Amino acid sequence: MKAPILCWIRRDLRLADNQMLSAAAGTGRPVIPVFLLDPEAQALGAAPKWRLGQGLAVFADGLQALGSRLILRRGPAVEGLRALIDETGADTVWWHRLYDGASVARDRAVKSALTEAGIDARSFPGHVLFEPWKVETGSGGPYRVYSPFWRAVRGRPVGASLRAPATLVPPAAWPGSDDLADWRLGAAMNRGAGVVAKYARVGAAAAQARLDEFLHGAVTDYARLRDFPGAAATSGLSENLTYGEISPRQIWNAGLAALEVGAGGAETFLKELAWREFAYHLIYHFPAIERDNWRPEWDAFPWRGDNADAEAWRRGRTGEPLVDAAMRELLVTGTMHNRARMIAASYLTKHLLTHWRVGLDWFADCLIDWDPASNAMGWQWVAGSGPDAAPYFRVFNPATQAEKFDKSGAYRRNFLHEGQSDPPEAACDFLAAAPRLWGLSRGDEYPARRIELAEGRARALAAYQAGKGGGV
DNA sequence: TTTTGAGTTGTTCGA
DNA sequence: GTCGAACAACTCAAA
Repeated sequence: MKAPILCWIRRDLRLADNQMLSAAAGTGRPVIPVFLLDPEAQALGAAPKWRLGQGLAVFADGLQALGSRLILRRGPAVEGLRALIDETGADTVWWHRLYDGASVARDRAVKSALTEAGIDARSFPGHVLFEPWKVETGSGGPYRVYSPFWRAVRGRPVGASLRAPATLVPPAAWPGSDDLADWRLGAAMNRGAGVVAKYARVGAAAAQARLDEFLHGAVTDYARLRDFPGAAATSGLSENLTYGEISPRQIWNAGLAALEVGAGGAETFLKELAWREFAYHLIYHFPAIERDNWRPEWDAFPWRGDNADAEAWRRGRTGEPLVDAAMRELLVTGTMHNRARMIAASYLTKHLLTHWRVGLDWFADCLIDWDPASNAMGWQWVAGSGPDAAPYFRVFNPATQAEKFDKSGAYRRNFLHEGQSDPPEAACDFLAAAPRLWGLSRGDEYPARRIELAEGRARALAAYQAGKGGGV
């Protein structure tokens, strides 16, 4: 029998439009899909890690339907892959490329170690539409501004999406595998995984259903309504994109088709997907964007580290209803509406003068759609320290934003139980989760504002003004 | 090389 | 209530 191919699964939990699996199936050789719980995966935040476990379970079922399996191993990637090579006689290890600093470093080390050992170690594209090194400005080099990036990529061909392989040839003998349940990937979800689980839609089939529903419905009004947190106007696909339960190419092609038949909002939708591309473009070319100010002149800015205000922010108890609703949405559902993210982030970094990294870390712990590229770009954009960032004087006023984008109060009521005799389900879910985390109880009064909005705004602007003398 | 136009998402104030 | 200007300059990308 021919030597098997190890398909190293990472953020690509899908069978359709999976370039690695299709290539492997095309060889006719045995295929061994393997997921490694390596230090990088161990380092995931509570919610992303829990969500990973959900995704792995569904993906393993899908593989089984093709006569295959998902092998689970624990430990550093090089060791884990070497062990499997020894056990199975595999001479080939394939994977899909990732682009954040930690992944790039790990994959380089894996590639050189395996290549040195005579293994065919090869990576495939697929997690993004456009390889970051293939998008260059006229003078060469990466884009630092979104709009020209968008103009550069919008017309580029991405190729047709691939069908799922009909079958995957199993190896003569399957290597041993851990039991997913033993990994306890949800162990850190002390806020209650059951709460978030109600809102998650896991797996490739769910992702495809989401896409179809969106393109047959909400896409029409997407450009108009996507800014309203209370409207069900977005696709919700970020959760699935994160673990590759759907590929950006599947979404792009479907979006292009919708655009062709004149679906309003399709262009705006594609532009949002291009924002994700831009984030990956940035994190590949500037990996320090995850931890350091992208504009070093911001290093002198007097941001506060973690503090009591930030803790109130995390708990959804700042006394600012729209911000608190957003933070509770995050805790309960594992996601947050895009506009709410901007408002919550602006409030933390400007009104509360707290470093964007404090917020970035909390999002990384709570978001089931957590993505290293988008999270870093988003936080630095709001804070003002990032590429193509908001100007410093752009301070979101949560009250004004509420008036504009949640006029009816539906979004706030959905997540804030206080003052409601019969709160909606999501608000009750917060009540179920918060006591476990923080000892809060139903009877606790809604907190007073930590800072008046005008005062917070003035304080932020003054800090930025003062900082300018120091280089900002 | 120099120039030019443009740059996701806001708020406030005063006319 | 509505509207335009100010908020600050600077960097980026392309001509």
